[in-house]
Amino acid sequence: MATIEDVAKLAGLSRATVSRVINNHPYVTEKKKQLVYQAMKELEYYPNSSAQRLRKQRTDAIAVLVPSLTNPFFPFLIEGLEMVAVENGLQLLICQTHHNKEKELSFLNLLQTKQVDGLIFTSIENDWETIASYQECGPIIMCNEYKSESPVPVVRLDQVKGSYKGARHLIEKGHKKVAYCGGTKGELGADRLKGFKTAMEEFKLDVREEWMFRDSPSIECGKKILREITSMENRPTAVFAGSDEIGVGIIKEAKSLGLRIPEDIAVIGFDDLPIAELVEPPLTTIRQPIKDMGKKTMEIMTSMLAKQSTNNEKQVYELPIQLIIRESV
Amino acid sequence: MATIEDVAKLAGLSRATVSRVINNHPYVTEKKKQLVYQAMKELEYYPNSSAQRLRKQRTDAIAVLVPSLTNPFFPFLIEGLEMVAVENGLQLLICQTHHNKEKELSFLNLLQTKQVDGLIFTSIENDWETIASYQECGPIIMCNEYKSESPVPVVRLDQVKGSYKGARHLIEKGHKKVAYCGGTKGELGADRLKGFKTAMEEFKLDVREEWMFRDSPSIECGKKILREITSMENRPTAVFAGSDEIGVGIIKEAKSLGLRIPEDIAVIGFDDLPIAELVEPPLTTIRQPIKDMGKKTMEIMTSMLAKQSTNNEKQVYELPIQLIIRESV
DNA sequence: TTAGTTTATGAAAACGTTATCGTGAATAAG
DNA sequence: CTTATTCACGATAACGTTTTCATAAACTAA
Repeated sequence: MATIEDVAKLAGLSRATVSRVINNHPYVTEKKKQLVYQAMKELEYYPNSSAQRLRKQRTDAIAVLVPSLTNPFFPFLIEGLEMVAVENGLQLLICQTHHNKEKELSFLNLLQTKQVDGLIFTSIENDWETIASYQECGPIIMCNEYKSESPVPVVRLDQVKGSYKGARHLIEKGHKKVAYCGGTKGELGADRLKGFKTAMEEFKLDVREEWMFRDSPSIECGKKILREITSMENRPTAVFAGSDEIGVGIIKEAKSLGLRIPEDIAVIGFDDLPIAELVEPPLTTIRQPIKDMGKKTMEIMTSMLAKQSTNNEKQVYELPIQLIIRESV
Repeated sequence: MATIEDVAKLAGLSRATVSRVINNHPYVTEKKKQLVYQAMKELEYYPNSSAQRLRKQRTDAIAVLVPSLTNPFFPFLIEGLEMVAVENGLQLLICQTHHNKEKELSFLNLLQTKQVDGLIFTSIENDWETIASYQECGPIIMCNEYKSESPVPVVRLDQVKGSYKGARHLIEKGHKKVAYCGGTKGELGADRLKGFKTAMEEFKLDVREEWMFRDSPSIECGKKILREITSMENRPTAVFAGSDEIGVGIIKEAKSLGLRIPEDIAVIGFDDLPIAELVEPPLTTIRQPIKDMGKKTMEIMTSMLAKQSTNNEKQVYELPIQLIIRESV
């Protein structure tokens, strides 16, 4: 492989001049520029990234931590992140944590070893205490999931309001016995639950413990939840699902057991992924502006990188959330 | 940030010895090892990746080119790739080409600039001629999509056989008028079409040009296709869909127009993604062992990296394909 | 003219590692 | 008691860039 030295020799110039041409620095005569280009072409020269990164002390790469790519929510989020990233010449390093604390930490290590300039959490497994120290290695942003104790910029939705809207919709359709499912580990999950409870309490409705499900967001879990519900003596008439995947699983299993939706059991989802529209009946759900979250997040990242701020000033960007009424409620 | 030099000084040793400890080289006394560990801890030292990569002439990173992550096929494929990658200490660089030739080339550039040691195509936009020269920069493998003129290892399915099976299933269910949809740009698409045609010809059935659709694999396209079909005077009674997404789109739209499936129109998909099971009625489809393809591919990659072979011996690994009968045919 | 800028280049010093080589000391082999 | 071998370490030279710094030439202003 050709190096900058080879190019310099062939062009009859110094490494410095070649470097200046590569990086579009001023003060190089057109003539020599052409000489360099020609030599680069002839030798099929491409600068070695590791050397550049080492010297420049910059990688122009950002790590994006997602729990899993098979949950379609995250590919959409990445779509948004990527749009702004490419505009700014940034490379994305997509890292799947699979909800694993150790993996998450190993990805934080990318920041310490200077493999990336910044890092974005879209979900978070460890305590903030554990993560805090990594801040000095570069900008960290939270997108989607959040921790109130974290002194970093956050791009998120008002989950409380979102789930309140959803719950209220169920209630206004006449449901008094409503089950809830959704993770409650993170703060996001907790807030969703909060919004749900607020609506229920406002209408003086019971939030019964046996109607609470804290499973992970997957179709399988949705199916399981429905089976549990049908086996109950005192059954809820509606389910508030913490994700479209769960909602879809519930609908699917309900139908295979011969239940009608929404007559026998109503379901509301969360996210508004393509599958929401696909099931029969289509899932009423709470839409998150996923792509916009991604874009906004990356905009903040680029501005932080530009002003070199390993920002630990907390800023919260809240995006709007919207109820999409279809036929499952 | 602390460097290896700082660690060496604090431990009262040379950089060389510290490096030996970091890389688990033999011939370091336990005593000094401990000194080094202690110093590293005290200084919160982490080796600079760029420096390591530059010096070692190795990145332990592999680029994976996918068209898009929002097509769930690829996250599953990545799942398989990743499993084997982490076992071997390799990092995955996931690159979305969005079916764009220029982007694809820009990702190939990762190989030239030594940002990755090898590269995996799961789809391919450019001619092989254009790509060929990149081979000397490191091992290239094709997974899923393939080009017969490419002298690199290929992990794939027998697409001809797969679509033959599917088409035959439709025919055996009594369908004589069968529409086909699926991309025909790549060789994979061409082979699928070939299998389809083989079955049709075997049963002396017409492959009518107006029943051929060459759209991209998305739910929207499926919907569009169905609308076109319903507007025809001479309608097919069954559709061979080139992907589950298309199949699902067709089913969805058919139902919203009041058509019964499979009575009014039968549909068969390809891939066996989770959505296939979700629609009503569940989609009969041709299952690809996606994860296994990923695993096999990464195994080949690691072995190529191990024996330093910028392999240009063609080897074809064909994985089994299976018809999953549900209710849409 | 002369002094002061701007322009154009190269030499050499970083950036932070690891690999090679050399050199003793310790151990083993005869 | 030599003479090989193995072991344990440090100096130093890479790896391939970019960024000073120095210098000279070419303009500009007086």
